[in-house]
Amino acid sequence: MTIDKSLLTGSTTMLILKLLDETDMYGYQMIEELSKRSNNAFELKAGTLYPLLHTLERKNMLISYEETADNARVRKYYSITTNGRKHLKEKKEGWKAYTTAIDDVLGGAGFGPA
Amino acid sequence: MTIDKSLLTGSTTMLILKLLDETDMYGYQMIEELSKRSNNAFELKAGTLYPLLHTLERKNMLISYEETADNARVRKYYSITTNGRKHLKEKKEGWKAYTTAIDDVLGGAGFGPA
DNA sequence: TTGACATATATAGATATCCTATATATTATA
DNA sequence: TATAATATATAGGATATCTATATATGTCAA
Repeated sequence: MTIDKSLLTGSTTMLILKLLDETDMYGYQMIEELSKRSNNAFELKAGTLYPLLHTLERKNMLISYEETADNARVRKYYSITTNGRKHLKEKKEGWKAYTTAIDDVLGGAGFGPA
Repeated sequence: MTIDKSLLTGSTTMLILKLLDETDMYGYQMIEELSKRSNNAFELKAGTLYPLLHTLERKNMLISYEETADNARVRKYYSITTNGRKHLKEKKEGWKAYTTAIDDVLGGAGFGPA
């Protein structure tokens, strides 16, 4: 991550599920897409992503299948499940509650005077 | 924390520094104030707070002094240093960048359709 | 007056998240 | 033909926060 990593935790799962809520993707693609959409703020590491994908699959939030690309390279695609969508919804609600609470402490939407 | 704890990390330091940016406080008071300001979203545990305060003091972001209350109970007050204020400013900027990046991925300020 | 609960601080050990480092293999480019 | 980019994977370590536990005082009700 480019962003101060001590400000995170747990949101990676939400972001991955959000991407897959739109379309099936393979791991490497998720890393690039996250980086692109966040203007390079998120530079998710492969060593973070792959174990996370395995965990989410084990928890039945994702399923995977292999597909061969034009260049004969085999890619492992992930697809979100109903259970995964439910979890995403909960995570988004949690995220909203969390940012609201932080902003309440910091003193309003604009964070008050800098 | 009442909020899904896997959505946090590192923000505790920012919140503590923010409280102390306003006035000197003792540990137990911070726990109560954080809970109050966030509508009970943050219920910081003593086991989280005290070691964190010791760490921040060691890093010269805070200094502490003891004071005896009316009821003869001794409290340990913390005061933010110039270094601490500088760190708070950086944390706030980091938090802003982080939430912006998340919202970019989630699809806009309102998170798009629920 | 004693027991329970709130106040107040502290440390040890467990858990979860994310990182770096490393490994493997293919494809594209210089 | 060497190097970088693509693509997935695991091991081991760092860090943040938690639970559990310990200690001690103040307050209030039975």
